[in-house]
Parts: sequence; C-alpha cells; structure tokens
Amino acid sequence: MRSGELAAAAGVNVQTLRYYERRGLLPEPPRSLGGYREYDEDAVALLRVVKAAQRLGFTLDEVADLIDTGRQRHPTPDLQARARTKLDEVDSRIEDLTKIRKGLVRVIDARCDSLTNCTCSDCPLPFFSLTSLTEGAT
Amino acid sequence: MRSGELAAAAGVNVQTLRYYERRGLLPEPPRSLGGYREYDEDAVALLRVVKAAQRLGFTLDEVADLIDTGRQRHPTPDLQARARTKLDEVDSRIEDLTKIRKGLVRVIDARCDSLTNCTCSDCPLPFFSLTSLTEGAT
DNA sequence: TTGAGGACTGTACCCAGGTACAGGCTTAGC
DNA sequence: GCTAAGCCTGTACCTGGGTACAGTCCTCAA
Repeated sequence: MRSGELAAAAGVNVQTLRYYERRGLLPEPPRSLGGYREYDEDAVALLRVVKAAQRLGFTLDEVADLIDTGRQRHPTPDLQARARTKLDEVDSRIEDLTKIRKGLVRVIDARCDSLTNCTCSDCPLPFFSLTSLTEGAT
Repeated sequence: MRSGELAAAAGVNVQTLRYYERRGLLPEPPRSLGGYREYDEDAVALLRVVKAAQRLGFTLDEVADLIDTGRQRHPTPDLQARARTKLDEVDSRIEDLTKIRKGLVRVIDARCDSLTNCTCSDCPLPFFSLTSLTEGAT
C-alpha cells in the first residue's frame, strides 16, 4: 500500500502521513526499490487509533505517548490516568466557555450596542466608556 | 504616558502594544521628539475594552472590527449581531467538548488500558485493535 | 557628562496541527 | 519507449496571540 492509498483509506492528507512519521506517530515503513513507502493494514488501523484519540481530545504528543506505552507487554494504568487528566482539562475548558457564554448572554440581554460607547442602561460591559473617560472621570 | 507605563497599567507586555498597533487595535499615538510613543488615558481604556472583548471570546480581528464600527456616529446593531454569532460558536464548542467528555467517561468507566490493545470487555474504543487486525480480520 | 534603564526598529520564534510548493524521481499503462 | 500520475525530498507557510532578540537610540538623574 502506498502513501496515497493509505491517506485515502484513513481520510488524511498525504503530507499528514509524513508529518505523523516525523512526529513519531507512524513508524517508518519499509521502502520499495524506488524509495516509495510501503504500508500494511496496521498503518490504517494505527491511523484510526490516532484519529480516535484526537477525537477524545488528546494532542499528537499525548497520542504518541499513549501508543508507546500501549506497546509494553503488560497493560499499564497509563491510559486510565491520562483519560482522567484529560477529563479534568475538558471540564475546565467547558467551565471557561460557560463563563464566556454568560457574558455574551448578558451583553445580548442588555442590548449593548457598542464596546466603547454603549448606550444601553445598566450596561454589563465591565469597563468605562472612552467618552466618559475623556469627559472628566479618571 | 510611555509604552512601559501603559503596558503596566493595562497588564500587558510592551511588545503586545506594538503588536496591537500593527493589528490596528490601538491607534498610532503621537511621538515625542525622540520618537517615543506618547499615550493618553484613552489608550488604557481602549486596552481594557480589548481585554474585555477577548474575555467574551472575540478574536483580535473581531475586536478591531467591533471597535471600528463602534466609532460610527450612530449606534449599529453590529455588536448584537456579532454577540449572537459568537454565542452560537461558543455553544457549538461546548457541544463538541461535551461529546469529547462523554467519550472520555466511557473510556474511564470501561477501564480501557490501551489505545491499541485494550483488554477490557465491551471496549468502547471505536476501532479494531492492531493485533485483531494482524491476526486475521481485514 | 555619563551611565543605567528604557524605548526604538526589524526580524525571528513559540505552540499545534497540519498544508503547500518546487524540483526531481518512479511507476503503470499503452 | 513514452507520458501522466504519483511519490520523493526539503523547506516554507498558515492561523492566533503573542514573545524574544539584537543592535541602536533617547532620557533622566547624579
């Protein structure tokens, strides 16, 4: 199987295969006489693993690590630990986004019409307008 | 007010001021005879606006646009529209993260121990293991 | 007047996850 | 044998939001 085929089978760009190889996610495959990479079915499966792990929010470095420790003879609690850590990260990102969401809803509910010169009453934008500053306040 | 002072007052790096100036977020201030930037209080307020907008999830390009349209004489419904669009974006990112979260929880609950060779029963990892592939399946 | 501490400029680098391009080689089908 | 498609390499570029560095110049107080 050559790189174009593998890329098509895995739904990635050919360049991405070389990139993953450089990053240590994909082992260097044997080469044909002419220097072409020759992949087997394992490569397809491995790419699926990589994509699945990405869907779980892992970075490529983390995926590379997970694949490496997964190659050990005995199963390790590594994936479990990393999944818990990642869950914490995801939860905290959701929390951040939820705060952002609340801020946006307040801006919408108050019908703010400008970042710098909002005319709405009881404006939730947590800063003074430029004009109020230039017109006397410090 | 010189750049160091402004940076300290706004809690940003001096380099960031130049960066914002290049990006069109901060107008070019007048210069001293020696070529030093001379900022006034408006600059502090403007930086606060930028930071507040960033906290609402807007990119610097969006903030620049919002400040620009905010400078129009008549208030426009622009901020409202953009806030609603941003709210949709935030909601969809939260949704994505929630899916990721569910995937992680399933991996944790099933006690998966490897991305590539998970030994847990009824493994939720949505792909075949490498060994099952090399040992006979497609 | 001199020395330290800032500010000036352009440019390069950082993260992540790729994508694009140029110039050359291989391979497959006819 | 020829031609087109595909693959090879190294390198540069992309987004977003900055940060860092080198070399030079300005300013202020002692």
